[in-house]
Amino acid sequence: MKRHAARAPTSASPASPAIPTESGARRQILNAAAYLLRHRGYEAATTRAIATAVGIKGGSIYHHFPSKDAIVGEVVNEGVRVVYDAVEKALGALPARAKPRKRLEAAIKAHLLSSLEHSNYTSASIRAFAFLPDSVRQNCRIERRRYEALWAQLVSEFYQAGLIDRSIAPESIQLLLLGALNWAGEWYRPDRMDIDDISRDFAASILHAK
Amino acid sequence: MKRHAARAPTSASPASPAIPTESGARRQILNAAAYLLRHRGYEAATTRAIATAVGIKGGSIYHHFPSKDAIVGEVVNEGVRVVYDAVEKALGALPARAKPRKRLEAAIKAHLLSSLEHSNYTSASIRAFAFLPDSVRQNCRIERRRYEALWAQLVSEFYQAGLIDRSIAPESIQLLLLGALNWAGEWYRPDRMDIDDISRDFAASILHAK
DNA sequence: CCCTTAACCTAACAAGCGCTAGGGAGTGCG
DNA sequence: CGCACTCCCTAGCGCTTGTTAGGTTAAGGG
Repeated sequence: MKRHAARAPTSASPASPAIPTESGARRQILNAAAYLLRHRGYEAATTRAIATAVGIKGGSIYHHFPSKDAIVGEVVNEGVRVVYDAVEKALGALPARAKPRKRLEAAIKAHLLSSLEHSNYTSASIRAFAFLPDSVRQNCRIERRRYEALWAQLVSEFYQAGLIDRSIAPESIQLLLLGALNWAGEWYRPDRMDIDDISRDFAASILHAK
Repeated sequence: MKRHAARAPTSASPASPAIPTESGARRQILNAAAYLLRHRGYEAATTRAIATAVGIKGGSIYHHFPSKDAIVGEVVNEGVRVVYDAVEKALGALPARAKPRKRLEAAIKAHLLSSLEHSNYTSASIRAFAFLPDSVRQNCRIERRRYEALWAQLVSEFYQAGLIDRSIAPESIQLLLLGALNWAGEWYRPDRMDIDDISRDFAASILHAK
């Protein structure tokens, strides 16, 4: 029952770390927390469950983090950051003169992929957010607002392109769209659905290309 | 099985009970549980918190219910039933030849009113559902399927009326719509928004009346 | 008047929670 | 070597959870 060695065979992962002082164990703890938050919620993501998933004992968590909420806060924040980056990157990867419809489709797909397939962090911040302690929620308000602003910008493009009826408030479009996307975790089943199809349908539903 | 006023000065509640064998205390417990489930989630809705809200002590809950999950199960089931009835009633109240657009608007408004304003039961079954114990979730699957079928029926009307592009899958429309509606509890603030406006915008977004 | 019953209480149980104090093994450095 | 430091452990604190056993009160019917 040896355990030392900091068990990082993946020390060659990113040689250029965004956060250099981050040990492998820290990342593993965040990963486990994100998984539990996504699938079981805040209260079920206990410090002992997180520790067990990583292969350490409950108390050892506190060598890496000062509190449970610090872990949760970091997970939720990173979740928003990840989906922001995904959407921004997807939009940037499009040809400069891509049609608005394609841009919407790409943004939707990026959000869905991030929250359904790629990132437990993103799904955690969406699914578990509602009943998080207030302190944790406040902690990621700026990040969330930033993400909403990204979508507000996108929506305004469609209005300017005349693809949305001007009698409809832009806020409504954004609530409709982001609501549907954030709820996707409740019905999505990986083997029975195709994110490309869904993205195309969602985009086509919103944009009235006449 | 008589209801003789326990310590309930509200014994004059509804003289026409949908469930006649139901005492006032039972209903109060369900109300308190629905409120806590909606606003704080499953784990925070403790038996003691529910009891305190009703004005009794924690142990006394078990005179009325066999377990916490029995309470939660009843709340969630009733929540779905309530929103089903609300939507069905709203549709039925429309003139026989009401336009599809008006029908969608009415259904959306009924769902939003039920989940945002009228019923803690409905909002509880939407918001808290994700992380409920499996046993409780299974328990209301039929009810939920029934509600989804109601919307599937409605959506099919719009296709037949030619108001939705046939290249879009009906399932996608339903997921988009119900997702947005179910997510509404996360952004709605009673004093800053008008449900009529939102309903109109949502309906107009989906239906491409050319 | 007694007896039953509903409605509620108190007190406690085992289990689980977040968290901490204190210790021990390993590593790097002087 | 000794010292500091990292990483993890054990043991346990105080608290809360769902739940139960057993007792108390008051009302209603015979």
